[in-house]
Amino acid sequence: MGGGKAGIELENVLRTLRERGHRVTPQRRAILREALSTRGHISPGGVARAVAQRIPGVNTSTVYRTLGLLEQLGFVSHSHFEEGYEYHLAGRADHVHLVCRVCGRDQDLDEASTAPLAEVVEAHTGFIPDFTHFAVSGVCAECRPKP
Amino acid sequence: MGGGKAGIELENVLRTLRERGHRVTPQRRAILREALSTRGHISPGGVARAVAQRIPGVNTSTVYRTLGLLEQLGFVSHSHFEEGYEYHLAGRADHVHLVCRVCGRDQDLDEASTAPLAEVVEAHTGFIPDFTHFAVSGVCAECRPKP
DNA sequence: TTAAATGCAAAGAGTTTGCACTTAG
DNA sequence: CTAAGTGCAAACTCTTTGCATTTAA
Repeated sequence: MGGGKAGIELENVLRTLRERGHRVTPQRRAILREALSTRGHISPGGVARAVAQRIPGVNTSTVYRTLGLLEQLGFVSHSHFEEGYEYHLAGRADHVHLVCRVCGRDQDLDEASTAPLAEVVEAHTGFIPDFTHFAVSGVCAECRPKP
Repeated sequence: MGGGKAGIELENVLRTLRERGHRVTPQRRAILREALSTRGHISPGGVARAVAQRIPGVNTSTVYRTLGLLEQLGFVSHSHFEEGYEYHLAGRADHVHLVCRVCGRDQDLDEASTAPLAEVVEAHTGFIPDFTHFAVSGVCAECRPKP
């Protein structure tokens, strides 16, 4: 028991860190807390800002190093957007991000719609696509010209 | 007549520039030459380096400004990759870039395969996707585990 | 002639690195 | 105790901006 419903829980991460010879510092706890609690995605700078409110003085380089470590360990991943990249929980039903180039809104494409996309690409090319690593640009239903 | 088969030709671009009150400078010619001749995609830095061999001393800021202008005018577009963005000719059958996260190879997905993808997304969400603006990450046929 | 473009130098974001000091285990 | 982690300052890459000078038209 813990609280979270699925996926990655704080306890597991801490245990894994220790098992692999890494240390659990207050800074890492704070960064972790931020990364695990973020529902969507967050940039390294965003994490740094959020953490700073909790533990003033946490250095940017520590944030970058910790996020990198968490990614290596497979707890978080990053995705690319127009203005850089952001981290999100790994696994997490891996959303495809549909970003409207007109209004900027970011909507998720559900798993049911994503699967057929991957199948088409794979069938035609043998390439197994991961549509979650880069956002998908386009025009959303509201912004598209209406008849 | 000119030489190129389709799409954007130097003469047209120069004409459009002048028509809109822009000027045709040697620097712009060189940058343009580079942009139009690139078959694939090229970063601003890459353009700067290429141009420098032809006209030494062309400033980086000029390259950025010119590429920005060409994009505004619709002659080039940019796409995002793992390590930043690159410019390519606009239109140009708009390739989808499939980038292997193992070997790094970048293969193109043909129009025939792209169309159904867009249809699925549009049918499910009303969002009209442009799969060319961001690359698609994944594992290519050669790098995927074989049975 | 004159508005547009260039070069230059400086400024900014974002990210990384080396190293001495601190600290978790 | 001691190897791992942190803070700090510097360095780097990429990109933008302000301004004086140059130049296409």
